Amino acid sequence: MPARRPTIADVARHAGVSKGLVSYALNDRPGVSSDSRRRILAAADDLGWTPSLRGRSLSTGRSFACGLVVGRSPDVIAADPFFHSLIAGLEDVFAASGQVLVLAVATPGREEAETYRGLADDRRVDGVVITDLRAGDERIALVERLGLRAVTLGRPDVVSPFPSVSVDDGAGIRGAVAHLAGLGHRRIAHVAGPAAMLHGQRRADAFAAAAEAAGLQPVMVETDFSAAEGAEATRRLLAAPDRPTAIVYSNDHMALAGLGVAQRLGLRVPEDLSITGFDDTELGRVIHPSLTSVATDARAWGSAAARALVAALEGAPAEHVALAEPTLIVRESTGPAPSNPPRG
Amino acid sequence: MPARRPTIADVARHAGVSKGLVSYALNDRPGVSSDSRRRILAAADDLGWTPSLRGRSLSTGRSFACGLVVGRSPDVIAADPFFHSLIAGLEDVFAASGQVLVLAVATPGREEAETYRGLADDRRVDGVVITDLRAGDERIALVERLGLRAVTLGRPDVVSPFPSVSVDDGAGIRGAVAHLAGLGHRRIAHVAGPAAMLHGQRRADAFAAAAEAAGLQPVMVETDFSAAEGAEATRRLLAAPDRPTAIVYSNDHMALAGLGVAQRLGLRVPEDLSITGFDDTELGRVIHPSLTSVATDARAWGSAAARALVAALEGAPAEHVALAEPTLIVRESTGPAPSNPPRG
DNA sequence: TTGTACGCGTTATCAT
DNA sequence: ATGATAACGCGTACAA
Repeated sequence: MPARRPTIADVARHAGVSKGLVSYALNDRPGVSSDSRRRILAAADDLGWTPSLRGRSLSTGRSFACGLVVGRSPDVIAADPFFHSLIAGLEDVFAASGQVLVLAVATPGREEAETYRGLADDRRVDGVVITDLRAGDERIALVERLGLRAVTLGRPDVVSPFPSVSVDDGAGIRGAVAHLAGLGHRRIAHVAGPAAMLHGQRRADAFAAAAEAAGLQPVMVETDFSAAEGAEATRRLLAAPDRPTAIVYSNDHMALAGLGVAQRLGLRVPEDLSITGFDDTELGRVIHPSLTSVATDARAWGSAAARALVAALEGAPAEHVALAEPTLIVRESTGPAPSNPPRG
Repeated sequence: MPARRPTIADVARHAGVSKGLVSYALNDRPGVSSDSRRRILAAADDLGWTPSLRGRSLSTGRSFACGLVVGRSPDVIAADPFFHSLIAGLEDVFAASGQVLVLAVATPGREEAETYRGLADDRRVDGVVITDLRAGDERIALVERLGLRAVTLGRPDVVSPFPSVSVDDGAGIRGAVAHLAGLGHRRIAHVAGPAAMLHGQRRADAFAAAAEAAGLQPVMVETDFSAAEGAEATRRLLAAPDRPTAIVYSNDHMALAGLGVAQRLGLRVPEDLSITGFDDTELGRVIHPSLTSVATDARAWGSAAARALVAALEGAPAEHVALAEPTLIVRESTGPAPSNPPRG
């Protein structure tokens, strides 16, 4: 007799009850006498029974999986350490609740919407994690239409039936501006992410507000978050006659790229130019000069998002969760404003 | 009447045949008259029938998913752009073949073996992609024991029943050494990955062989592939009395960290020290000086691996696939050996 | 070709 | 209030 995996029928036989009753007992539902319940649980334990995913999946229509669709172009995400930490955080929680994380990558050949549809088609996933929210993000309506549950990373700017988990990255930017202003910088520029992406825009807004509050003229350049565009933006900023003495970047990779550009132009960091990053990556800590950066806890963000999604799958009402504010880690790339700033 | 999704029974009724015959017809199997087959296909088409994943899953025991277990410590992988490209490559192929990619992260709290077991338990996946092969890698036997199919990235040093897809990264290292030797460097060091990881060791072996072939004394320092250890290794190398004039790093992140260390010591790159990386990351292209690096096509690697795994799932015999050799991209971080090398 | 058992848990219906 | 029975979901595979 091959060691066949015990089914619910085996448990029923073993406990001398019917299949249906076993199901009720195991799901803690009323209508089972405490005596039978005890016998059933003992039998299940005896046989080492665990529910069959396939069986449950077939009868409940659930897949016990959640999805993450990565929509940024591969080149940009490839460089972004944020995702790995996020995924680790998601997985921590999913694994603990018997879910599995399905990763899908939208490509030029298979657009984002189609990717979501693919996951929804056969109910490959019960819910999805929506990241990199955009202005008027159509994915929220799409996912709702597809009948999936979801959680958004960050608060959408459209009506959403889904819970959201957000980090006030504006606080991080404000911290960076305050730090630089405190060092005497008067011309501070911002290399921003895409305005179409909410967190890119939010950081830019925070920058503008903080700069104005400090009585400064905010200068901003928009990019796609890539190192290449970060470098290009830096080139433009530093070519201006009254170039900035400090640049606040919307992520570490652009800051590192900007550092390269500054060095190429013969500028010393931080003596001639101060720069700050965002994400506090390992690389920023080891380069020279080490990078002053805003530290966010992507892993905690992922865990919180996964928890919210799992709760939503179990019928919890959609709520908004705000996580701890990110903090500025001051390192070597920021210093006092040059006493003799470039003409201006 | 709610628009219930058509089942195979509906198709059978519609075509006036039995359920079983429909299954045969739809799977292109013998024993179906061409007349019935035509009627059945027409009926299926009529009703817009598509097979139910859950039904198939239940009856075949397959899950139509493949897994990738990421086992490196989060901090190290977080910085590694290789994974994103790899995943994109895997996903390209999986999506096209109706599979889904399940990502699992091994953590201190849930070890690697346990993670594989978790995926195998309920047959959450049909196969796995094994990366970062180690010397005498026990995962191969484990996965086989768990009854999963697999593909390995790189050729294992133990007997394996699984197909493998490899890139000759040794060729990339040889190219770097040849490039540096051609520039007159005689003291070339290697900052290697972990000896316990096959690709780390393979690159180190290639370095040693290439150095000896060029009549040089190979100097090597082992690391865990992290930027932090890359920086530390560089510090040690540059503190030696007869410090190297060139360093070949086993990945870009360590090279960037090493660049930071060199700059911190007041060494100019490449005038005083040449460095090469591995992976050809975006960041390496935009920093100053831009990084000479070995370019591998992680995405192509992923696609090839996924193809091999899907083939294995369909019963194809395990074969070994070797991909195109990586190439050295020469940029600014390498230059002629200093005419007046540090005393030695 | 057909009919039917199978895989497996859930749930509605019915009987006690 | 308890418990049994059977239908359901869906494709596969084998005996008839």
